Amino acid sequence: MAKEKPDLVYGTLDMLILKALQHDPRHGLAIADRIQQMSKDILHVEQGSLYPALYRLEAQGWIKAEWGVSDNNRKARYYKLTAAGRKQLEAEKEHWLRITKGIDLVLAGG
Amino acid sequence: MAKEKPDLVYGTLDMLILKALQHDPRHGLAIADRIQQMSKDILHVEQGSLYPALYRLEAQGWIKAEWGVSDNNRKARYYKLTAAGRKQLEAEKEHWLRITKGIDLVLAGG
DNA sequence: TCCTTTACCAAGACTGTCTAGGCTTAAAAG
DNA sequence: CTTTTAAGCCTAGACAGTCTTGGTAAAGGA
Repeated sequence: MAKEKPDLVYGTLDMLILKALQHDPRHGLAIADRIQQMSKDILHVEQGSLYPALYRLEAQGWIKAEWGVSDNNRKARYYKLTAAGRKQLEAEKEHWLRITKGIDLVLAGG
Repeated sequence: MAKEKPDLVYGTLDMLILKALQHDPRHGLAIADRIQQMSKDILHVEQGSLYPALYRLEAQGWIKAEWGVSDNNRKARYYKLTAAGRKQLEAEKEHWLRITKGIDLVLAGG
């Protein structure tokens, strides 16, 4: 069997996470769920991708974490977007739109 | 200085190369030039990305190579799309459209 | 002759994702 | 009450694709 392509485009996860946190803080698994749900089940985020990404973002100062309690009464780490994170989200969106435009131009090319 | 994002989306180069070869055979550098030109200078392909990608594609049987002479009278390796390569191009396009649709849904999400 | 340009090639670093595990604790099942 | 399942976090290592940096060979012009 040929290997399946991933359910994610390499390099977009950070942007997706920032977007998922745009309005409300969420904990890790809830972020993954939200991305999956917003994408109508097209995208799927593995935990082994999610947590490293969250550390990256926190280390960059784009999100801030604090411990809380989930809806299911479990200990959970809630992340929220910082001001810098909002700027970053905009920058990543711009970059994404630009590059995908380039790719679409090639694909549309005669 | 913050590091710049690449001029390419990880994992799309194979598709772009196949697309660049859709009509005529071309040699390596000409493929890179064509991608850059088709994308109106948005995308840029480094040689260190290009050649490994060409070997991958050839090893998969999606392109076939033979030696020839370029417009500038230099020895050059010309690549052309195989039938399998055409199928692959379609598959990669489908996958790309699907995943980018997912991402766009997330980005558009309220 | 020397320099620039074209064209191909390779080694290694780097980055981000995935696989495959493991830990803790709350709730549900028995 | 004991066991099992599920929620939630976390890590190590493998892996793939791109980039950086270096190189070679040969054509053509100065």
